[in-house]
Amino acid sequence: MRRSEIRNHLLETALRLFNEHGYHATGVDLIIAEAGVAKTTLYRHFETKEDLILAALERRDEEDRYAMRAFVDAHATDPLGRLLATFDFLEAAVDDQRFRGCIFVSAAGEHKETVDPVFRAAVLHKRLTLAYFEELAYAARLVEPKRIAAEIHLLHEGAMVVAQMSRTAEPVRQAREMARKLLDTAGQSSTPRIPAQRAPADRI
Amino acid sequence: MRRSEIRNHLLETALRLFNEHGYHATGVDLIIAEAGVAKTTLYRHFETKEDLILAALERRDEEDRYAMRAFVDAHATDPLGRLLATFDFLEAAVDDQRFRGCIFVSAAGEHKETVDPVFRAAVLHKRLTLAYFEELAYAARLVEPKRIAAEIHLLHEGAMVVAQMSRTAEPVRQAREMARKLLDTAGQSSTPRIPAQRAPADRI
DNA sequence: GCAAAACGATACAGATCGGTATACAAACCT
DNA sequence: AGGTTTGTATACCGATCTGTATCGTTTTGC
Repeated sequence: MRRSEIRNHLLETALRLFNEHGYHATGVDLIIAEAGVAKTTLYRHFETKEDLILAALERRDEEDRYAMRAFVDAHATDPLGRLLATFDFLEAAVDDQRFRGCIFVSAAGEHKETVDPVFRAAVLHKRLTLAYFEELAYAARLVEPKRIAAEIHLLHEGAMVVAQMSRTAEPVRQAREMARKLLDTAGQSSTPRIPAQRAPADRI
Repeated sequence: MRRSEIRNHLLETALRLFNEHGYHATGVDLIIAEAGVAKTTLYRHFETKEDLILAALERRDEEDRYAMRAFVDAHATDPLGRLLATFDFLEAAVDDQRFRGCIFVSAAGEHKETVDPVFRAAVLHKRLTLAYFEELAYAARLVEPKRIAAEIHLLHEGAMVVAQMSRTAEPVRQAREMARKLLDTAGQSSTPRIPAQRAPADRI
């Protein structure tokens, strides 16, 4: 295994174990055993366990938001449909048998001090996710994009927590339906209408 | 301190520390130090730390649901207003400076196995809370009480998680507004109309 | 091809974990 | 009043925690 591969492998192993057992309950001895790596090696790549946690969360944050973007782009073209497609992405994640709740919410739950770097990393992920929803809401020309995005975000979080307990994807489908109704009654700025422009735009 | 007082004191101390630092991060040595009690005493009241956690969650579950009922009864008379008042109760809880997220969600986040007694205790609390929402939805004669109750529940969970990260009560107010709109468009069975009966009922 | 860096294996440090043992004082019940 | 229970205090158990030190081997970069 090359050096860069080891780092990747350690991050992936740690993320899997953090997701399975939580952060405090996952010792570095377990991580190195599962990764098949010496303890010295782990501590050459990461100064402390907290650094490993932070790097793992950062990695997961990027992966997760990139994957959501890719999924949404592949499953919907119009901005409103894209906002709804985020729930389909979430449903797929929840349907995965490895789903055990949002690792960022769990991280914040185990590191509750607002100055704790782990807590801050979790908050950052949520802020960036919210920013993506705002981006979609702006693109949909909603009259209150920030408010709608915050509502979508709240529905995502609620669906994830309820799904964490029920271990079914039903809450996600319900949240999607709530979002659909919400978007139905949300006002759209009428300047250049999307449907009126779609035909020529599709040809470009 | 009498025997029953010690048990209460231990449960309250443990709940405070679990809320502040989480479950794994709170050792029994810290609990007994903060409670001002010998270790032998703790283990005479609770067989294991897990038993203490379970007893603490059970205690908090009952307190919490009782307090919500009392608050709701005191702040609203009509069933629809009661469903909304649950958010006012939540807002007060979140506004408390000690709020660090839902302790049941954190408990489930640290004990992820569905067979883990702690996980099951967390799930039970959520199920009982949902049952209360259903009770209110039935009383409001909504045409789909279970669906509405589940939606209210999802909004509660979402608001709590977002508030856990933002450390403000704004998400709760937003969730309340979402619930208000949701109830506005929700159908009510028209048999004995509440407004038609309210005047005489108020005099009794 | 050779020095430097990174690796694995192991042993260990010092602290903390949940839980027990022991001995003795205080409070309770009949 | 006296025996049982429940409390405090303290020392201890073995296991586990994060992190380091040592040392020989393998890989890497120039």
